[in-house]
Amino acid sequence: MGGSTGIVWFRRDLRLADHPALLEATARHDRLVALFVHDPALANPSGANRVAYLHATLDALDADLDGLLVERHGDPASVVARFAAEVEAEAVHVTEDFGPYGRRRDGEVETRLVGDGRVLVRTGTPYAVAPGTLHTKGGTPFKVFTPFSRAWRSHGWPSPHRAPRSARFLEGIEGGGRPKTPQPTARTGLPPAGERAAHDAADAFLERRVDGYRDDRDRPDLDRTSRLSPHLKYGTIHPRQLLDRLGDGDGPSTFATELCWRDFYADVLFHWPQSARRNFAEAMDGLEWDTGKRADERFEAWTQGQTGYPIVDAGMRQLLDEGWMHNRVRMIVASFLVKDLHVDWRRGARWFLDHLVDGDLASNQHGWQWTAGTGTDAAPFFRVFNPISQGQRFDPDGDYVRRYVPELRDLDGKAVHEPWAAGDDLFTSALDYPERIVDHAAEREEALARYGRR
DNA sequence: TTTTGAGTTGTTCGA
DNA sequence: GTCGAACAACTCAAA
Repeated sequence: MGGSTGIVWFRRDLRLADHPALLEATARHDRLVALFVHDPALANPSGANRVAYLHATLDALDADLDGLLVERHGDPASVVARFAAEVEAEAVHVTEDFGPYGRRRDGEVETRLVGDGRVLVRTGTPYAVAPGTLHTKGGTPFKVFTPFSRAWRSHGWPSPHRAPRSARFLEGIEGGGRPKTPQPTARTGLPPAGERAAHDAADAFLERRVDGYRDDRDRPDLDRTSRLSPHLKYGTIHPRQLLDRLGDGDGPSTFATELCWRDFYADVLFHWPQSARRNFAEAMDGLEWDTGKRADERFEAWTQGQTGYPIVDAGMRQLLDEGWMHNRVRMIVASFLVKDLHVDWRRGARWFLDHLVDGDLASNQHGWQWTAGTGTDAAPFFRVFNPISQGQRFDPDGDYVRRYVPELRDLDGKAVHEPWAAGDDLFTSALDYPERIVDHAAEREEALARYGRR
């Protein structure tokens, strides 16, 4: 068999359109092999929603490849090298991974490949602007979002590339390496997966919701967010495919800013990989967190949506039900865990990663650090979310709370945000609803005192 | 080098 | 009901 064979190793780029690494591989080789490696190091068993969603996405990619996606299981350093030898590939093509684990893993894979006389070719990035690209005028990485966003917008990004027309994938290679699909904890099922679903979601958002996005995105009772986060997580759509279609106006501009936040946090994590686990602001290392039995019980109540604060419980139950939570509510529940329950942000961040289908290390950890005041934001420490006023402001009719907290279904309108203020005889179902586990006003003062002391 | 303006997403209080 | 000020001090980015 003449000509050369190249492997396209898919990771967080599970699409065929606008895929620079696939285009590069197509241009360089006569035959391609599409590979996905299930890495045991990434298969956190409690991340069942994410893994199940990944498997659904792989099913869609495999269908788009006419069943020619090859799945293997094991440590990528040995699996990829062995596979390359098996199919006698010249090169392995990937989209560059900028995460702390991915960089280390790819370095090891590259070492093995090079030892065998092959190459690892990195083309493209999951971001509009690759991490490590933008710098201040002083040549240092950005630590503040707004200047980063100015540089990001003026840097720009390439137009989307077309899908390759001539890619030929090899048939008859043994696959079957997929581990058992875990049972999702999400009772309502997972969002639609795959490249076509991504474009359907993008169409629906860009045609109907983006113009009102600036004002409506904070309303968890309405379905007005993009719903694109799981697709961006797995690369079934690339951000430049979205940016390319954005028109003018406040809504599109606000959405572009959200995509910029994604790039910013990836850039921060690229330059400070330890910030996934440690406070970005070391000055906050002295902050006191609650531990022990009482903190464990409160954390448990938070995870199960049993805190007695309706907007918090609705959000946490939405996470359990759907593997997804509206972003406004993510901030509210995060603030509650950190500022009202005084539990370390890392425990909350871990719970989110274990349950979100869109759980992304950079955005998740830095979003939590923003809430905790330990991150890149200037974080005035008196910024403590009030779960009642946030609920009244962003869920003004109470529809969001009633959707996820059925015990409160008999309370009308925004009264649902303060069930303790309703008369006992006005409803009976709410008797099943828990008492508030803490007093917000008191815990707010406690949080302020701790931030003042650290 | 020094200076200056600015920093996603809030709450509370008092007028 | 609405509205503006106060809530600290610090670090970053650029001039």
